[in-house]
Amino acid sequence: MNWIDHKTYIEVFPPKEFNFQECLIFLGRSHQEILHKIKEGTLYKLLKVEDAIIFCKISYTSDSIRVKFPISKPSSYHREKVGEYIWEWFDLEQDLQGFYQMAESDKVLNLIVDKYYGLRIMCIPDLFEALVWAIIGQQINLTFAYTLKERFVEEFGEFITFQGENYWVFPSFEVISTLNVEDLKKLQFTTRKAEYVIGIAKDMKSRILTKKMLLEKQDYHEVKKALMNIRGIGPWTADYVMMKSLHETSSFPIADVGLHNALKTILGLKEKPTIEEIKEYAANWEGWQAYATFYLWRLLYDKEI
DNA sequence: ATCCAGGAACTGT
DNA sequence: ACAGTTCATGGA
Repeated sequence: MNWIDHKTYIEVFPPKEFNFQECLIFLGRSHQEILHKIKEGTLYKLLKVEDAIIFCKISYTSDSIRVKFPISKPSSYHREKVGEYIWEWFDLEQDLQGFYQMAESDKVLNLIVDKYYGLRIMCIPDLFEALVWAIIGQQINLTFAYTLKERFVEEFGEFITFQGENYWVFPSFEVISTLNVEDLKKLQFTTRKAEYVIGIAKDMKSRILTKKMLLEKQDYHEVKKALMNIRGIGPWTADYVMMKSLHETSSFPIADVGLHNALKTILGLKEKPTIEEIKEYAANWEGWQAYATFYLWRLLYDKEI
């Protein structure tokens, strides 16, 4: 992490290939998002670091991301943790030169990489949040997925109020592990999804599943296998979580409907491409499938904004 | 009303 | 290993 601690605020320095505004467009894709707010180019988010609740005001100035703390000043230890969160959230560890080099000569990606230059995968550093969000999103439209997430967070998460508005942190697996299926069905989770979410919360509480243990595995297939071993996690969810929480640039949620629609749009196809056709388009994406997917997703938000 | 949504588990072969 | 079925409900 490249950062400076100024005590009253922190400054995080992204690599050269970075465009804060592009990232904000992705973060602002849904008005139903409950885990952050964007106002006049500034991002507001509530973080929980161990037992400390930290409210952050995040903005970009010339060449750095500045994080201020409008409510209370965190300790030195907590400021560093906030910096690490920002570093992960914006996926700042990646060197994108390889991706852009590959994309330049790629039939599909060359159509969009210049347009979205500096966009990074907006990650979900909290593994539990990434897993739950993926499971919520399985087989339902995004609008309803956000509605379910909103109910879930407002029912089981913590919040603070700042200038008349509430800011939430995602519920912890400790809390969710104590629930029963009915508690989630009330929020209109299906029985299956309720079982999956609670099961994962229990696995994480008992440390059968940790982010650390997944990150320690070196091989992509080994991580994917470990994830798919968990009930509720199939190929799509495994790749989605590897992309959004584990910074695995080779992950490729190839069955993703959003990806299919994006390809259909950008290539002017009559029908959504088949998996086999996508594999052909992706022949040169090796090592960067996650970024290719994310850039194609970004295409879908141009219309709405 | 009809189709499908950022799938996965389960069942039968 | 693979195909078909079930789950289950809101949004466009």
